[in-house]
Order: sequence, then C-alpha cells, then structure tokens
Amino acid sequence: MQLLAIFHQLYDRHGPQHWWPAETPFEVMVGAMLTQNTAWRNVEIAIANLKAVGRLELESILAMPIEALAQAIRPAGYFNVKAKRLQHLCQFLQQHPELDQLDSDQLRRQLLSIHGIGPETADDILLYAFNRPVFVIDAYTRRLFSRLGLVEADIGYESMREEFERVLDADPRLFNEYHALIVIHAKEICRPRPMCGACPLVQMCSYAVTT
DNA sequence: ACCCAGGGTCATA
DNA sequence: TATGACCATGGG
Repeated sequence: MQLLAIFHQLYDRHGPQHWWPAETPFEVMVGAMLTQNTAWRNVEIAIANLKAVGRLELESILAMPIEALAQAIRPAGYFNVKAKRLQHLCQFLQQHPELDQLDSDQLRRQLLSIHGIGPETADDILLYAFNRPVFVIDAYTRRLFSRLGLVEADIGYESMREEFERVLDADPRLFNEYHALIVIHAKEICRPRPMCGACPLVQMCSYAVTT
C-alpha cells in the first residue's frame, strides 16, 4: 500500500487542514462525541450554543441540568443520548486526572470504557486531544481506500487501523493531517455517489472502481 | 420524498 | 459474531 504517496497527493490537492477545529482539548472531546453520525455543520451550532449558555468547560457541563444540556446540543441530533454521553465523559475526566500520564494503549482502553465512546471517537480523542500517533478510521477512510481497491469494503475497524499504523511512521502530525485530508477529500470529491466527470484525482474519486 | 452526515449501544439469534 | 432497531437534527 502506497499510503505515503496518497497522502502527498491529497496534501498537494487540498493543502493543510489545521485540525481539530477547537480551542481546547476538552472542546475536541465534546466535538468528537457530538459529531457521531452527524454533520459537522450541526455540531458547530451545538458547540456555539454551549459556549453561549455556560462556557465550554467540564464543570459547567456537569452542573447543567440534563434537559438544558440536551436543549443546547439539540442541533447536533440524538440530543438526549448525547447529553448523557457528555456527562459520562465529564464525570470520567473529573475522576481520572492525569490521563496524559498513560501510554496510548492504556489511554485507549480507558476511553473505550466510557459509555458512549467507541473506537472512532476514542481515536479522535487520542489523536486530536492527546496528540498520540493513532490513525483514525471512519466511513470516509473506508470508502476512499476500498474504492481505490486497497482494502476490502467490509474491513473491520481494528484491522484497518493496525494496517495503517504498521505501514506509516508513528507521527501524530502525519496522522493528524492525513485523516483531515481524507475527510475533506471525501466530502468534496470521493462522494457516496458519482459526481461530475472532471476530477483532478481521477483514480481517487472514480465511482467505477468499486461498483 | 428520499439520502446523507467526521457512531455507538442494546437486544436478539 | 453478526445483523437490526434505535437514537434525531439539518442540508442537498
């Protein structure tokens, strides 16, 4: 797999993405939960609401009544579920200071033990809040690389992550930029359905590759 | 009226 | 282990 060559193609096409779009590591974690199966545009509204209502901090989210929290994040969808998940996350963070002392594997296990945090959200947090060299796999990543014929369409999360981390240098800056580029590229070009005919990266957006 | 979006949990077989 | 139901808003 020529993963590094693909990275450079994406970088040349789209440029640096400066992820994660957040002011603090805590905001990264909140955004990672809110964006579960949800358009980022809607998450931005929810985060703006949180900042307007009570400041985006652990204590104020815990102090907020669950109903008020749910109303604030309403635009992000699944608001009842996500309100509970946010408070679970905050309780965990409050009870486990010094998380940054753990190595990446231990930290990953801790994050996965939190109700509402699955593999992708955990890896978002590891990479973008804790700056750990963890490659985030998501639907975009699977779609792009399966369409390129480099992985099976139904490849599991862990096996795909391990493959990427085995081939690439464990560089958090690389992983940060790579995942962001995959997301941007998939939104603009590697769509669920075919789009226009003229695309600078013919191979990377061809719909015919998979179907 | 569909389909999609920077997923995860839970019940069932 | 592997599906399916469920959660819910907003834009194309």
